[in-house]
Amino acid sequence: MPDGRAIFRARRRALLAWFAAERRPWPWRRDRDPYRIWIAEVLLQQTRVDSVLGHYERFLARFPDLDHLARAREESVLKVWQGAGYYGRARALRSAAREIRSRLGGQLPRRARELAELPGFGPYIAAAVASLAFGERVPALEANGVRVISRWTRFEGDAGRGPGRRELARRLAAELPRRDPGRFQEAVMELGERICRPRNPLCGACPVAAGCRAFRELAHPDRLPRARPRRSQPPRRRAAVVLLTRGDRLLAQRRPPGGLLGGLWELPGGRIEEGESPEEAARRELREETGLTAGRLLPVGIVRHAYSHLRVELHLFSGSLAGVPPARLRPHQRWLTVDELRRRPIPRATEKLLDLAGRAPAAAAGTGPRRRSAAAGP
DNA sequence: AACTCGGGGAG
DNA sequence: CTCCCAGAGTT
Repeated sequence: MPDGRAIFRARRRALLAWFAAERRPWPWRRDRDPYRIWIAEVLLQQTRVDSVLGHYERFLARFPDLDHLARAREESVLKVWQGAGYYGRARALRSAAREIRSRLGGQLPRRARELAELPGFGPYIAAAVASLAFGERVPALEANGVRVISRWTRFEGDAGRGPGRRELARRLAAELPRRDPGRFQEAVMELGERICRPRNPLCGACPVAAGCRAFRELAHPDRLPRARPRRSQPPRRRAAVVLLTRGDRLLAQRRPPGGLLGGLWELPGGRIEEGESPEEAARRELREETGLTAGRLLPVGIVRHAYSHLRVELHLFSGSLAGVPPARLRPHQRWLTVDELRRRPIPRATEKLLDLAGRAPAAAAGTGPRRRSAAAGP
């Protein structure tokens, strides 16, 4: 049974009045610059606002407009993206910027349908840019909207998958006002973030409670939307990593583009096989990945790092090259100083490994903080 | 339709 | 610990 027209007006009025008073001044709300909104939407993908703010300011400072982004090297985009995760987004962002500059005269398309043709623009971001920046009346459905609309309209289906998702998009579209639909959608998102939260929603403080079917009709409004099925247990992987030094440099390699942490730099290493010690794995991985052999390997420590779907335990060893230096490295490998490596895009786990090595200068000679006596000795 | 793809913060 | 986040691309 669809809601009547009056309920739409009531929700709209209550929500927009609340938003007018409570709207937070995020930097991407300073104006309606489509570029700034676009960058924010991409950074906010699967990421909370608080985590994005720093990355956003850094990105805008380095790439203030589309032209700067389109002219940048991929590696410098990745470097600015470092720590934000989902690094494929950074490559898609740059690709889209180049396409907009070369094919579209440097202006973002104004319609969601056209935006959706560009790399990195899925249904949500295309609709979000079209509606927030250009005022198109098209539903931009993301996690907050799924939750808010599920509760307002008491949607009991599977909100995560195709048919349920499409139904929610239709219901969101029905809520959109003719006047400034983008503002309304921002209000839905902010309500979902601050009031209509996944757990412990603040229904007592919700401006739309009177128009919310879950609140009026259910003992537990927070049971909607229906929880998706449990994800499988994350495997715990162990890996060995080698800090191989040669003079004041260490061996680093760039990961292949496209996959996990694509295009980022890291230390050589890999999985510890069944029945293998971490040190044996370190030696084997070093040989397989580089063709090089280390002398004695000293254990430096263990770094733990959690990804969304797996946790890893990284055993770090340090050692130096045995025998004569190789004539040449493989194309994706370099001898770099610690500072040089830190200037390239590296994953958080590699940052942790370098920090660990820096705190253990005895076991990792040449990688610790420079000591005055050694650096400026007689 | 199911998988992959990071990192961080709340509870 | 678990859950979840202004999702998109690939298979």
